[in-house]
Amino acid sequence: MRWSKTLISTLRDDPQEAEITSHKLMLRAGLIRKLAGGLYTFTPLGLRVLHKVENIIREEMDRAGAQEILMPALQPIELWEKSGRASQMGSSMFRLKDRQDRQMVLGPTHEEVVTDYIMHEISSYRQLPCTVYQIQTKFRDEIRPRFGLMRAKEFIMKDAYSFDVSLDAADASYQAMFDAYVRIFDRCGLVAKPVEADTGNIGGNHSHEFMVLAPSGEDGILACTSCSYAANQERAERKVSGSPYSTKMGEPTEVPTPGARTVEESAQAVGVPNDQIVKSLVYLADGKPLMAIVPGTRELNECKLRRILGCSLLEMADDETSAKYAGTFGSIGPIGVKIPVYADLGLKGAQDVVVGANKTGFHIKHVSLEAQVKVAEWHDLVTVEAEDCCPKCGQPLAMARGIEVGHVFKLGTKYTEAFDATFLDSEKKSNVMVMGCYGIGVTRTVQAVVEQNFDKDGIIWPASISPCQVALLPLDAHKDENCRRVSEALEKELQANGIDVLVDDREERPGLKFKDADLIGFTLRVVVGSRSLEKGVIELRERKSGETTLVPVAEALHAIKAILAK
RNA sequence: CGGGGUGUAGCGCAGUCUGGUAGCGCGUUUGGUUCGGGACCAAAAGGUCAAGAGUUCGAAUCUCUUCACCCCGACCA
Repeated sequence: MRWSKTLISTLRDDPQEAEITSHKLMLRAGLIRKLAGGLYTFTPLGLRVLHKVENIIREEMDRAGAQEILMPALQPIELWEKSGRASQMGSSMFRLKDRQDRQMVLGPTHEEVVTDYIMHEISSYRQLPCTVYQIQTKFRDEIRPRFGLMRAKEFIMKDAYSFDVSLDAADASYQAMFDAYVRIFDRCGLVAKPVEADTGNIGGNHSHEFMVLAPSGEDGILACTSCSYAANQERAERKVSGSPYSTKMGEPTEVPTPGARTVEESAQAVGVPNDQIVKSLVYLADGKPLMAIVPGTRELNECKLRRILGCSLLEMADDETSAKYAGTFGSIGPIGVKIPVYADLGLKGAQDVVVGANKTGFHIKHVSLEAQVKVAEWHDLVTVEAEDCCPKCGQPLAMARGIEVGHVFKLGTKYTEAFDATFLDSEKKSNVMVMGCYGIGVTRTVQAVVEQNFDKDGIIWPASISPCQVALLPLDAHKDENCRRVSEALEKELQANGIDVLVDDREERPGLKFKDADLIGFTLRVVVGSRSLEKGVIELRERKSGETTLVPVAEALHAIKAILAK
């Protein structure tokens, strides 16, 4: 590959549109170019990286026994109505109509399509287990695309789906994918931490996300400082021991709190610290009303509540609906309400708290929850924060940010039941297949590698996915015959040995070539200059360590191979 | 969808407050001198100043509308 014949252009300045380092570097190094918000072109160099990641994924999927297929991105809406996700994912799906006026969608994921495919192919337990995968463009009408490839409207995903005869068998398929993911991210030079995760609108009851730790990550991760527990903040649980609330009691007393809407305002009006207020929230779970109460300084975690309730749609009630069940829309509280009250464990045993009086402009202080509130169920309901206690070992949890590069789910029979995807077992009985699904954001993974591997000079690619393993820089080729000859011979030698090499054959000054090579981040830079050739050597420089070695021309190939094998 | 910010040459920016017909750096083209960490000199190409409407003798600049992009939020009594 010759630089002068390849579309490569680097930028000296940070593009104004980019905020995080990896996005800036991808643009500056000329790996991607923006078409519009959330839409990017991969340049020849960027595409090489993408292909290398894809190939690693293919190798590991194949090794894990999965078979590659390719499904349509364009899909009839009927499939989505069948699974019930047409309305659930509705707003994030791109919809369009064909000339027959048929409603179509651009696939944001493929559980429906793959279930339809597999149910027609598989009818016997003898054909199971079966895992298929594809690497394909997905479309999602994101609320807010951002950070370049991190959250785009169109992106490349590897999605795999497993089908099994039973839950136990499905566990094995899940584990095989989990193990493959560990290998994939490792081979891409990424440190990706598996954490327990919420299943969102994909469904199922058990999942892990693979997180790349980075301050720019969009997800919060809670990890135990002592044991191996780690979970997405959406999912994370905490151990609660003892009540932080005073046991001193006065008589329950109504206090005027005019206009107080927030915890802070209420606490101030009553004259107590924020954490003595009990926050009361009215929700509709698939239309059924309930009240959730949590400590005033904590946030209710809707993901957790939804999981506890087992509902598909959970929404906070508007003022009018709250008033219908609590008698008022300000100052609501759990005393005497006719709807079930779900209380956070942090309130258990609370003896002296403040709640809304269900009377506009009033709160009640010195309330004993145990005595005065009929709690339907106690659960861990709040969003876990750093310093909360690990649910497994009780030690403090620490908080970090993460980029989700992969997600594995045990789906159970959510889709196979909806589609009636069955097989005959050895006793000629019909059973519903048990499913799992497994995604890797391929384009996001590329950028996550950059986010984790850079320095002040640019990107530092791991050898496994560097756009080219070697950047060969002849410094004086246009005027030094010997330099050109050595360089061309080495280029051929490398190619013959399966090492991909980019030759910077531009008539540019050395400094500029060095800067560009560092910015793009080729794993190994090989310099052929007349100065060192006079001594019969060429220079090898590792991008990551900056370590430079001079080797005789004849030994160059051997030395390059040794460095790349590291 | 709400809030904030930004739109001027391929990229990064100044000029806008105080209206007078567009500039700097990088990049590009040509010539020359250079040549181991983003060289220098000279010449040149490249812009309906996001779009539309208005005010004005005159608008990048003032007013209104629209659009695009970026950031924050979209849930807390």
